[in-house]
Amino acid sequence: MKIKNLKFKIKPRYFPQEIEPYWQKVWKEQGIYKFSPASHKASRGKYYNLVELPYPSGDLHFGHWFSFVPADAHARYKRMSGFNVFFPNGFDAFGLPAENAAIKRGVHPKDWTMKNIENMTKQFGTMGTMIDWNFTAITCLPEYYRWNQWIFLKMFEKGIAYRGKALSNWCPVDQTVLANEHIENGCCWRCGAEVIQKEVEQWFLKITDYADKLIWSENSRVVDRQPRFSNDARSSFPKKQSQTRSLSESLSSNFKNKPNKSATAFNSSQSELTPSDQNNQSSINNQQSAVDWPKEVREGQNNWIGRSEGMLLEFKIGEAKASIEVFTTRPETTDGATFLVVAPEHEFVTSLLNIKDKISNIKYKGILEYVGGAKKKTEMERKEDRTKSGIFSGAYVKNPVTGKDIPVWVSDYVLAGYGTGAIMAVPYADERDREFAEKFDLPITETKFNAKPKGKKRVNYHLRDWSVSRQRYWGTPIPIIYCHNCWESKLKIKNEKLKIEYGRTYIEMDGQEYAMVQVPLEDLPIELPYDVDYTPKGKPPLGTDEEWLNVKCPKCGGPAKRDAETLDTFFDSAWYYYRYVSPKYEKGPFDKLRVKELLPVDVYFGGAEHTVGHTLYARFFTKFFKDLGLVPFDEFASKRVQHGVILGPDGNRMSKSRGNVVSPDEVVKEYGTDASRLYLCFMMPYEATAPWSTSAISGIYRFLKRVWDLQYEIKNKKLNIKNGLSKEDLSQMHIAIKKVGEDLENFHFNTAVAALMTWLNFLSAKKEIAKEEYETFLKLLSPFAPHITEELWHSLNPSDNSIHLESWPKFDSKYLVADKVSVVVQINGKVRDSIKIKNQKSKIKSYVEEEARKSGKVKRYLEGKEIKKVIYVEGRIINFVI
RNA sequence: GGGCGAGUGGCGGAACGGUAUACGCGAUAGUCUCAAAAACUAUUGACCGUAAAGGUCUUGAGAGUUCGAAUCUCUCCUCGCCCACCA
Repeated sequence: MKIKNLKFKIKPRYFPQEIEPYWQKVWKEQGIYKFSPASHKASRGKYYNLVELPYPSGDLHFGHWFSFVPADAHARYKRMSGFNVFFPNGFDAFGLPAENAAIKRGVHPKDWTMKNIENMTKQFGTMGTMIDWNFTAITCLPEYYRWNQWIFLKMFEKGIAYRGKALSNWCPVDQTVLANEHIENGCCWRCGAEVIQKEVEQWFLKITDYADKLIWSENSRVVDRQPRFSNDARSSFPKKQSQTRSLSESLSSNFKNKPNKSATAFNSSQSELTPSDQNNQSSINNQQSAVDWPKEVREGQNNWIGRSEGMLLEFKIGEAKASIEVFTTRPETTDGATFLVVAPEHEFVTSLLNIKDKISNIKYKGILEYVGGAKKKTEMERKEDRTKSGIFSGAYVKNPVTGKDIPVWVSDYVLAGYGTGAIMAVPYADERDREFAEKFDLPITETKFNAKPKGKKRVNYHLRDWSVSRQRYWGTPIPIIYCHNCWESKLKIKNEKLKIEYGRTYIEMDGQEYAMVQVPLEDLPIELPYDVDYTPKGKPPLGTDEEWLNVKCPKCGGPAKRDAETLDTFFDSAWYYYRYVSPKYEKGPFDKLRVKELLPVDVYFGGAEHTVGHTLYARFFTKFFKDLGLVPFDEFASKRVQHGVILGPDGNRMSKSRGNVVSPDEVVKEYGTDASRLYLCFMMPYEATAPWSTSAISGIYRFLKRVWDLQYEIKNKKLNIKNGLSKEDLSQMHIAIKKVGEDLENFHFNTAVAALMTWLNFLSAKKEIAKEEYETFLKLLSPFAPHITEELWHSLNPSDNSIHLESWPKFDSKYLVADKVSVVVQINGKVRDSIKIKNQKSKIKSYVEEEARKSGKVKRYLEGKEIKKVIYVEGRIINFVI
């Protein structure tokens, strides 16, 4: 494709503000970044380059630039290397900020969001990326969330989506659940009432069903994110035992924590993943077997899932038939259990308070007070308060091993949501239990670690089921209808057994019984009504819209009610990268064939904050889709790359309240897009966190000006464009080609730019420069600075294609070696001299040794000394041990 | 408390068993200029040598392995991120 309408008048001064918008417009008109799914058959294969989709907060900030720009440079490099690169983007458009803004400023969440999307899309334009916006997803549009609802119904059918109860932040005055960010100092942000923890019924996704599948096994491919040292032992599995044990470990684990025998199970087979030179890159693409996620993510997720195997033990209450069930990972210590501790929310405590006449009044008050206090504690307060607190319940249970009666205590150091909400305390063996025992003067008896109590084996997870319903307006409506008539007519009788049997599709609300009826797939989407009072009113906003709420039951036609809650936005973002491949697809959430063609994602860029949130949910959805037969692979992304953070110039996180926000718009206005892009790539390693530096970007700007001036001089014949290249010229060029390419391949953007600077320093110092050098330089720079390179490319070759359609230059190893190598001479490991040796002769140790001995400095050190040993590393170093 | 990671010039960082401080910023001196900015040139880890030559030290602290360690091992210190009473 030829680019027409070229103006190639050479301007003496680099003026990015003029050329950048020009080329952005030309690229758009010419469609040079259009992705065609079919064309990868002719190329080296597809390459799905994905960046976490942004939330449309209003303005693009440097956080966005830092996620997208290096990712774009990588994508451009991949494209020039012959891959059919798919680089889409969209917006994660539902969520609380829109509602907050709406309440604060009186703008409708939808209008606010869509306006932000429009603005940010424009701002994306100035970033100069190769994103193809024909493939996109905006999650707040019915054409997208329709498929959220579809997926939700599939999950409901499979029993993955269910109604359950969990503790939530509750405002007793507003009668509503509160988000953490809506709690200020333990009080509701609107009415100021004290927030309590309350059991609230809500929708859950049974992610725990997939817990085992989500654990990264030791057998999964483990590669350092940036495999610089392919045969280095450091990239093998960690020797220290992490908190979460792997499956095999857990099976064989015992209380004494045997050393992990499988620690050395693998550490080889990495060479093929070492980034590739130009000839073997394609082999790792599109193969599910090569899953390469950073260690910190894999271990973070495994710890979060927290699989532990143990036992359920029953402790009988006195002589009664009732008992308290505890979960323990160390049943062999049961002989040392001297008391039980239950969570304040435990049903034993609740029932205790219901039969208050059986215990003394004072005691009852104390327990009631303690439980009430615990419920008031927000998560933050519990974190701050590290001293153990608790109260004796007045009850005793029988230790099943010793037969002794032991007291039952209530304490909030036991969590209601984990295990059974009750533990047996073994103060002899457990530090927390000992601390508690010492504080309340409870007995500590030795355990022999060989008790064998009777109980059921049980696997427990730290991971909880995912609560997905929200009492908010700006989200996906849940496609369930509650019908009283269906329940009555279907079952005719009220029968407790049936209720249990049909529990999954039966619900009680406000004293009424309902059947849960799915919205038929053909009725989707259930559109979010526009005119709704979304200010907090004691119930979910959609619950106030009677017209929308009351519907005919799709089953019986009788009066029924919609579910008034909306889905967590993490639901939206758990599968958007599937929608990207076929955004207009009508027959399902995505085109299965297209997905098979383009997924898994080859590289997924994003922030470290999503280690145990978003990326885990996305993996969960993928495994669910696989079970539905929608996708043929287990992992949605073959590689994950996490970036760091750009801080404000003062070293703090950029925030409006600190007044340290650097705006991309202004930096672009002053230095241009290319300088901003290059700066972000250059200033620090991609995964690092470092402050913005205004003076450093002016240095980058200087670099681009020098690139520009090189051209100016060529055109004015100040420099001759010669044809022949010296060996040194060739060597410098091929070193740069190799270094920049490998660094782009491995996400070492900063050193790639440094290599370009080094080569420019070399080129600038020369009297003459070759056209080949100049063109190669522009190509190597083009992924970072697409505008200036395009402009200069066309001023040199006015009728040519876009530089971005050129191929990546190839290096030839034969140019990488210089004529002479310098060999460092060491005496006992200390550098004393450096000698030049002809390349061919550097292979001969005796020759190098002889040359080294000739050096005056070396002579002085060797005089009168006995040489024990001479170590020679070819072409690098010679060490005399004396 | 747990997990993960990081400590290298004045600053961002490079090197990841083989010449530590690449590249950039900043700083100093010079050229140009009425002057400034910009640009260009030179110097720039510390110390001794007031110049040159030369030497000594230096990658958070200490030990170890090695002919050779910023890099590998151990102990300790500091900082960052994530999670947090997980039985």
